[in-house]
Amino acid sequence: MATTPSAGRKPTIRDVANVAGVSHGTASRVINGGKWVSPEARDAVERAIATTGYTVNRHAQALATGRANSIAFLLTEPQHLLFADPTFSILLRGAAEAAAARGATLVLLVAGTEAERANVAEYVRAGHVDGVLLISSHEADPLLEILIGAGIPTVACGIPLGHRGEVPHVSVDEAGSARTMARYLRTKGHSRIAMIAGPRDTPGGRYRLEGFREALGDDFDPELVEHGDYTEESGESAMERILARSSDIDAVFAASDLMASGALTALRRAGLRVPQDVAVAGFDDSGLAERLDPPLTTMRQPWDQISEEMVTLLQQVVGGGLRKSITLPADLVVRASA
Amino acid sequence: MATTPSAGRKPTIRDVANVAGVSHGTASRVINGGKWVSPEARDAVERAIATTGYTVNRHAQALATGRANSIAFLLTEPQHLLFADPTFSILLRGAAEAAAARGATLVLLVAGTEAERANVAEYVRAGHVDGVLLISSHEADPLLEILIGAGIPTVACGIPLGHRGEVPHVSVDEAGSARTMARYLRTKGHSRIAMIAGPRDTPGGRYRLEGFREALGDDFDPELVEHGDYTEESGESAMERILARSSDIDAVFAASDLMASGALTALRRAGLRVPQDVAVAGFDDSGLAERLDPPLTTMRQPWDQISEEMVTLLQQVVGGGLRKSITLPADLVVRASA
DNA sequence: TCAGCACCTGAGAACGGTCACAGTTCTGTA
DNA sequence: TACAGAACTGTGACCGTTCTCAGGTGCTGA
Repeated sequence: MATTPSAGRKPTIRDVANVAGVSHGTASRVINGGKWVSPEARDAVERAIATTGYTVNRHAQALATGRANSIAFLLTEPQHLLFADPTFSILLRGAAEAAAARGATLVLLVAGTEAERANVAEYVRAGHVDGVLLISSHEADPLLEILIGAGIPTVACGIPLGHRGEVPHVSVDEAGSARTMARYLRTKGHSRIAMIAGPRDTPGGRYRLEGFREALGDDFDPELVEHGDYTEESGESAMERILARSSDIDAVFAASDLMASGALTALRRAGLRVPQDVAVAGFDDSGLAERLDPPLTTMRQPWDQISEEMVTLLQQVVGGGLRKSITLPADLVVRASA
Repeated sequence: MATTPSAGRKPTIRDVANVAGVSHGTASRVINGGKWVSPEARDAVERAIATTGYTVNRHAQALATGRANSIAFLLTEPQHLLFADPTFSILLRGAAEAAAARGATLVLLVAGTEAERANVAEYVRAGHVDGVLLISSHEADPLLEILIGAGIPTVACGIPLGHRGEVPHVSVDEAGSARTMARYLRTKGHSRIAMIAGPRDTPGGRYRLEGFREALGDDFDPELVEHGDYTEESGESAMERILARSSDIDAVFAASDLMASGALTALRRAGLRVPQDVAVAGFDDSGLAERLDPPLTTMRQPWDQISEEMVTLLQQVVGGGLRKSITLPADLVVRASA
């Protein structure tokens, strides 16, 4: 006779099997959608699952299969960037939802300090997660070396400088997007276009500037380029340095909305009107853009798609599938600032 | 003879035991810092751990102990709030670090849509995490009912309206902080002080207004109160509504920095100077405050302490300890705006 | 001399899944 | 009629821990 599904404990697969009148092996096959199970058995097990309220124990499952069914969202940026940049929250939320939709769990790992880096390395190396979404933009991130060395399935957000070919990544078409914006500014009649670029050791800092230079061709003037670190403050001071050198600019392209916001502040202080005296364009469309005064013309990164593709790609890499990289287009969003 | 620690596989506790020349039981005792193990055995095991590079398999551990050693950071706010409000990122990061420091894993759960809510409920109920940090401010959050009903260890961020006594929480002293700010504005000579309060169904919306009213006493004028939803836009429109009714105000206290920022915009548009014509104060000190023009006088929430205490408290609840709540003080930060 | 105790140890059974394998029935074909 | 193979099912080993329990020491005190 089938034993009763036992008192207080959470129901196990054996309880389900007992209720359904089959073996736990068959129950497992039903649960995993396996072939070679009769319709009757399937029905009985499914009913038993419903009546017992069974849910799989992921730890037991992970132990048996050797797969954790969870992925890490690994942040290696210094503290102040996460605070200031809405970009990270958007990506994080998107990744959490994409992971959840695939039945995977997203764990958040922060490696700001040296000690945290060591902890994270050990955690990941121990196989507690199946793979890692690396949210790091700087070249030669020591953690990336560790991940590669340990053979951890990794997908980077943005082109990982220095490891371009080795690590699959999902990225916006940096150079192409910058060309699009530069051309747009030119068609609007601007000719003295400055650029507030990102840090030289980040893909955004490097390739957006490259695209900008290409689109401007002979009109490109290195005097009109300054680098920031994507923060508002850095955009403000970069703008000031540019204005100090050349007062004849008629447009600025910033490599992030946050830096564009800083530029707006600097221009206002200099008594210049936007867009009448100087047009301003940003990059990201992170939500800040439309709230600025004037609302910012910018390149919209396809955030949802990026996080979605990162999770998909990571699952492919984890599953041993092909290791490709994905480049997504950004859209020009025209608002009042340029 | 002890078997060799085997080829490709990751070392297990039995490998460690073999290398150390003890049983896996003894190895387990050493690892868990248990009593009743001889110094020699301890040494041998510790050396063996070092040479084999052993790390515990958390899934096996979780299966054996029935404890997941991980906690959830559960977001139930609608999408746009997470994007706009830096508060969440700060809390999240703090919680991740606090959890990591205690050897626990933080998983991010997002319950924005109805479908996600169901998934999250099932996930949590299945015992995949030991407990939940609930980041939700609105009254009668359906998820909170579920958590309480299922007996899931839960710690709320902010006073959970409607369940104040039932759910342990970590919160800033809402009313007291508001009193502090209101008194400060009065000592600066302001007498017609408006308030942009938060939503009525959030603790910040309710108790900050309460403290404000208490501090003002007979001078409190309900005409000067408007409610927003903590976003910048809502602060801007609330400010406009107040100005439309009463043009004689000389100060505004907003229940969030974001709303204060919106108020700044509305005041500027109305041709009023800050702080000369109208003083403006915020709440949170979320990083935005010091970047505003003029920099914002605000109440600083002790973010690091809040996330730290939430994790500590949750671990106590999980461990069956006492279920207290914690109220932390906020500090007045004086900048140029008031 | 030996019971009693404190200290230490190893064997082996859980924990809740998956999976390989062997066994049973059923169908179709020589 | 025999038999191959497909379709289905149950058994039991295994994943890597923890934890209980039954000892084995060596020391103390009667």
